[in-house]
Amino acid sequence: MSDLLTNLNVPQLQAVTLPPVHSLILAGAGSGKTRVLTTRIAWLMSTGQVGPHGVLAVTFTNKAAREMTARLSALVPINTRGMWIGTFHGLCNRLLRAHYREAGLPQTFQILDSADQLAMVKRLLKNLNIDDQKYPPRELCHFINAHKEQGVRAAQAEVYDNYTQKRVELYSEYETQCNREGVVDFAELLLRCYELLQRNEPLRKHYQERFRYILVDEFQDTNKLQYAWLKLLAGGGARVFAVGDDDQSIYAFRGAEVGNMREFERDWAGDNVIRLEQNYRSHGNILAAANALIKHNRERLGKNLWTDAGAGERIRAFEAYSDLDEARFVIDEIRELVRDGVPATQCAILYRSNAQSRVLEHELFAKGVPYKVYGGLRFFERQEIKHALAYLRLLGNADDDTAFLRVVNFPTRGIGARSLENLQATAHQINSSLYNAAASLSGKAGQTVGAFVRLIEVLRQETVNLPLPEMVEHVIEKSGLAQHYRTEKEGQERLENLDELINAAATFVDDEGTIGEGGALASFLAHASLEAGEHQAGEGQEAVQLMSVHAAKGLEFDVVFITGLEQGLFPHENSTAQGREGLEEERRLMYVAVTRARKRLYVSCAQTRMLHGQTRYCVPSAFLEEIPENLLLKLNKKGEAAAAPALSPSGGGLRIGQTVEHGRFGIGVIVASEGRGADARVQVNFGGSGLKWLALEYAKLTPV
DNA sequence: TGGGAGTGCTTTTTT
DNA sequence: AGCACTCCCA
Repeated sequence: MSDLLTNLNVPQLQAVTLPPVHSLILAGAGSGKTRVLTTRIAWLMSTGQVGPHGVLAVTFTNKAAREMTARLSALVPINTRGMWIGTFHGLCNRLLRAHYREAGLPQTFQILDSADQLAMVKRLLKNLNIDDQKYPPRELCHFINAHKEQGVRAAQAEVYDNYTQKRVELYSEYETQCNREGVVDFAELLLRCYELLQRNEPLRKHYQERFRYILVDEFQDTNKLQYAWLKLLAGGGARVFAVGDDDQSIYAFRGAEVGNMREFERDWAGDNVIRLEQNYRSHGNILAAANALIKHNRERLGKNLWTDAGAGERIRAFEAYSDLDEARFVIDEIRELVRDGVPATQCAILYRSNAQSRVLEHELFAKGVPYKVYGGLRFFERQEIKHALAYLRLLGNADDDTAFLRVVNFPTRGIGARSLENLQATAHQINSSLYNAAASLSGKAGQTVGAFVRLIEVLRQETVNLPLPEMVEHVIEKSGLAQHYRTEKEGQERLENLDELINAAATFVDDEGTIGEGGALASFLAHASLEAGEHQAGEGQEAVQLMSVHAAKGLEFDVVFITGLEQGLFPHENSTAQGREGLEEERRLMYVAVTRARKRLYVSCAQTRMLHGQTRYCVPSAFLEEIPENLLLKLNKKGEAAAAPALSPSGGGLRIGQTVEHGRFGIGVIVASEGRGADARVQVNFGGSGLKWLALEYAKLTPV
């Protein structure tokens, strides 16, 4: 037990061994957050303060949950399998499966992923004859999710105009349809679970008494509903240990409320706030840059990272002529680093938006440098996998209309839009699922759809006693999916993925051992929805890592390149349009990016960049100026330190930053430009006269 | 049924 | 530019 605590620094030790109180751990980047969290659990258990049974540990991603479980098993000799360690969604799913009846759900309820949800909303709009231009499905999904994440049902939704009135009605229709089909979306998992606990006193008491210690990871990312859920569970005297970093809150755009941290501090943690400020990851200059940047944010709980690792190198800054030029610079540097012995996997290229990866990929490919892009299509989101899962879903729950529509005519069985319209009309009339309505259909449609229903029935009979992997295999084969992809030109990879699905089922059965409520199939399908699977592509061992800054959170690399540091891109214009809060979130994003680097950090920008098919002229990001000059090493074209501190000049006579005079507006500075030739326009800041866009062909601008 | 042309969108993303 | 989606025709 004592060696659990060795090698912890003072604040870490304090946090791990806190008495039974609510506490907030402000854990800076690279300060040993996960270590503290897992050691806390291990310490509580090994000192006999709680059994594995009494701990609830919540994370946001499956990866984080897995890591926590793995590290915990390494610390204490217990079986972590039965412990309640998981994601918010995973734990809610577990609870709802255990109490499906009380929650008003069928035993085999299925989980809609975002794509399923969108399909469902589109179908709903179609059935109700609603103009999807006026009510864009995506926007409606967001509307519904945002309400659920605030804990607001359609019945309680605030209506302030006709448009919202309609949207609330659609929200209500959507709820009805989900209930009819026996499916829940991601937000519903949480809300349904919350309502269940709130409504059902014996159940609530049971869990409140059971969980004595509740630990939350990445607390800054919790939304209102998640916070309410935590408070509800902790209402019976459990102690909450919340770990987070307000400076790394980068998910406000999807409902995360940093304010939860302050509220938690005020209402629960009180004086029990511990700051972990010693950073074990980055060299001094990198940390100094991060600290200097984040100081510009007003809304902070306050924290200053330090390290005893030494200053290290300065931050390399490079201003390229174009995005292509920037890509070349980055890739040349990487090639040199790799030549000098830096593992390619330790080099990461980060960008604000995924579209930026293309130029970089192009250049990497051209130079023959292996690379891996994160953020692509995930395994369980592939069409062939979703098709196979849809068949399986129908075996488990025939009322699942989303699954029904996905495969009723795939592979094609001559069931066209006409037949399906009839079917949907019939289903609507008799208020039943599409599957059940098929029997009431007459004519040709009745025959073809009837044949599909019989296919499902036969599949169900044939597989009812098969173990899960064989069931999956049987369905892939007998549904006609396998045959379809065998004849398709580029179906080979899809076939391999389908084989992989059979393997995934086998692994799932092995790992899971005892299968929860609802049987192996339902559990496997839930698993498929909740854990979309790691991006499969390119398991290259020696590959350069490419990802968005968001995707990089929680990771670290020896060498990091932050690219595209230009006004409008990073900080992104859509965010800065949202005022100070938007800009502050962008700055936190930059902070996350900077703190990913261990030894060397590059920051770069380009003067021109292709965006949406046209060249944009760019101004260097304000964030570059927020890094103290003395921490920067400005590079010239060859990647060596430039003689003069100035960034490289652009080609033409007029350039960004140039002071000009205009006959009417007077003296101004060029801040942006776009288009070329006769279309070329520049944006000039005339101070008191404001910002103006001027066409170069007409406006007389004289350099001053 | 399926392919080709036309249209519109485009920040970040986990579950 | 590039992609997803819709629509229309063979």
